[in-house]
Amino acid sequence: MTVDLFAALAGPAEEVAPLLLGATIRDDVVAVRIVEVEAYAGQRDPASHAFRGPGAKNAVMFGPPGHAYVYLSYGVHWCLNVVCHPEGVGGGVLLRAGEVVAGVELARARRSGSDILARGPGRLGQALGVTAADSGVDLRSGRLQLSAPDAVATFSRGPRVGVSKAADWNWRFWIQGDPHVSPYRRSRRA
DNA sequence: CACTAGATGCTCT
DNA sequence: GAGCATCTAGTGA
Repeated sequence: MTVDLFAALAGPAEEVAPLLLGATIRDDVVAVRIVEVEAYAGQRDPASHAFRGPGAKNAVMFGPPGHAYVYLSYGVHWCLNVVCHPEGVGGGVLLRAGEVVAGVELARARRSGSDILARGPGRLGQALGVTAADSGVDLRSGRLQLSAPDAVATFSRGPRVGVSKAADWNWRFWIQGDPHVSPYRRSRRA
């Protein structure tokens, strides 16, 4: 490791998010190089699931940093976040897109044979086989393992995808020029 | 290529 | 019931 990534995860989401670009998240077979993320700063952020304080479903985001927070989106898609901020402060970074660098065949099978493997948070979660059972697990020692990037990435930033509140906060970060970044879509109700 | 609408299940009002 | 940190399949240029 070039930097102590897990120590850095105790920082605020909007500062931690770009540090995850170029990092790798993997299970036993499939490995994904992260190319696009979004920051969600808990009670400071009206678009965050943790905005209204800790509850049954979002308690993980108020737990220790470096753990996984998984939520069900639109009843269909499991989306994966990395918890940040010190324990007791809610917030996290959503992994929005990546490049499958190992286990392509299994990832494609999980994606029902599609060639689009991890472009978008629901697809990324599906490629890694993420479910509710992965929520709250330490990303150093659990089924899913996070490793630091080899080098600091050159990135761009812009508004977050699909949110109707705080739609003008530039809290989406992606690796500049990477073909695996998902297309920007504004919230339909915004 | 752009754009639209529907599916889907859970949370909060 | 409304509203989602979404995706896919459909239409039309």
